[in-house]
Amino acid sequence: MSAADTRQEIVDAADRLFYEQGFEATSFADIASAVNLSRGNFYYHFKTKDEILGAVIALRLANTRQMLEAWETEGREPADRIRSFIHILIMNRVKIMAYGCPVGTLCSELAKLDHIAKEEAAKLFILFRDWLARQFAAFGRETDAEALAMHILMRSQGVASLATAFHDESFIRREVEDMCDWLEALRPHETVQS
Amino acid sequence: MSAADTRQEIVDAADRLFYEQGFEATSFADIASAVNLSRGNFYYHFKTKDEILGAVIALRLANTRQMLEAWETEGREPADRIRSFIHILIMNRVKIMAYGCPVGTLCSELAKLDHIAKEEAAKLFILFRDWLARQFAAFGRETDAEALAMHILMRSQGVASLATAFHDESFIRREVEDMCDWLEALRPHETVQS
DNA sequence: ACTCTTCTAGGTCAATCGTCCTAAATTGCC
DNA sequence: GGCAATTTAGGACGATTGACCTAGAAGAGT
Repeated sequence: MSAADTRQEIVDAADRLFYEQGFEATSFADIASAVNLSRGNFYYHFKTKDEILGAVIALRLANTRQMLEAWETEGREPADRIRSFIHILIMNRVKIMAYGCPVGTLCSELAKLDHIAKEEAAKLFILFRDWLARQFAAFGRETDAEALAMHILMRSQGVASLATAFHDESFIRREVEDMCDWLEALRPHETVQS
Repeated sequence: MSAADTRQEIVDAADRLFYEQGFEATSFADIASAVNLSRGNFYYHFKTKDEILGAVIALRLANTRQMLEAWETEGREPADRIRSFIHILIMNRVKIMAYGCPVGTLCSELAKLDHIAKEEAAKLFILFRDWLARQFAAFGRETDAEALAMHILMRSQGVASLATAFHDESFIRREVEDMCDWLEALRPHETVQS
C-alpha cells in the first residue's frame, strides 16, 4: 500500500479515537492496532504524537470547510444554511450523547494540557463562527452578525455538553427547536440581539 | 499532622489539579508534590486513583450544595438566585477562560474514558438543574421549570466552552447580560419557553 | 518511660508510555 | 530479472504510570 494511503488510514483512525477516547488517553498502540499496523512502523509515517494531532486537526479543518461550502451551495437562503448547522446536533446525536462535541472537547482537553496545538484546534471554532457570521450578515444582520454567530455556536456547545451528561435525546430536540424559533424570531425586525 | 487534615489537603490539591490539568493528566506524583508528601505515603490515604476522584467529586458536590443553599437564603426572590447562578460565569471568568467549567470538562473527560464515576460526576449537573428548577417553579413557572433549568444550564456550559477557546471576556459579559434579559423577559407573561 | 497505634519515607513492581533503531520485506523502475 | 528506494515488522530504550510493601518515625495513652 502506498504511504499516502496508509497515512490517511492512520489519520482517520486517530481522528475517531481522539474523539471517542480523548487525545491523551489514546496511545500509539491504540491507533496502530486500529489500522492493523505494527507499532514500530508508526515512526515511519509520524515521528511524534503531536504530528498526528496536527494532521487530525488539519483533516477536521478541511472536512469542516468542505461541509460548510456544501451547505452554502445547497441552502437556498441564509436561514436554511444556519438551520443546517443547528441540525448537526440531531444528526450526530448518538455520538454527541456518548462523546460530546468533537471540537469543544478537543479544545477543552488541549487547553488543560496547555498544548501547543490548542490555538490550531480553536481555528475549528473560528471556521464555524466566521461562516455563521457571514450567513447572519446575508440574513440582514450585518451589524451584529458575529455576536449572533457566537451566540448560536455557544448554544450548540451547551447542548452537546449537557447531552453527554444527561443522555437525553428529547432535550436535544427541544433545544434545537428553540434555536430554530429564535432564528425565525430574528427575521423581520432589526432590533438588538435576542 | 492528623490523617484527616492530610487527607483534606490531598483532596483539595487533587480538586485543583484535576480541574487545571484534567483527571488523567494528573498523576499521583503531581498531587503528592503539591502537598509535599512522599509518593509512597499516598497509599496510606488513598488506595487507588479512582478513590481520590471519588473524594474530589464528593467534595465538589458538598461545596456546590453549600453554595446553592447560601444563595437560597441570600437571594430575596427566585430571579435574584438565578442571577447568582448566571454570574458564576463572570466571577470565575479567569479560570473558566483558562480551564473551562469544572463540571462540564470533568463530565466530558470521564465520558470519554468511560469511567465508572461518570454518572457520579453528572450528579453535579443534576444538583444545579434541580436547584434551578426549584427557583423557576418559585418564579411562577411550575410547568416548564425543569426545561428552563436545563436551558440556562445549557447556556452557561456553552459560554464556558467558547470562553475557553476564544479567551474573550467581553463575550462572557455579553452573554451573561443576554441571559439576564432572557430571564427578565420570562417574568410577566405565562407563555411557552423563551 | 513504655507500648501500641497512627502516620510517613523510600524503594520496588510490572505495565505502558512516546520514541527510536535496524533488519527484512515489498515495491517500482530500468 | 536485478537494483534501489520505499515501506514494514519487531524489538529495545529510558521514563513514567498506578500500585504495593516494609521498615521506621511520630504520637497518644497509661
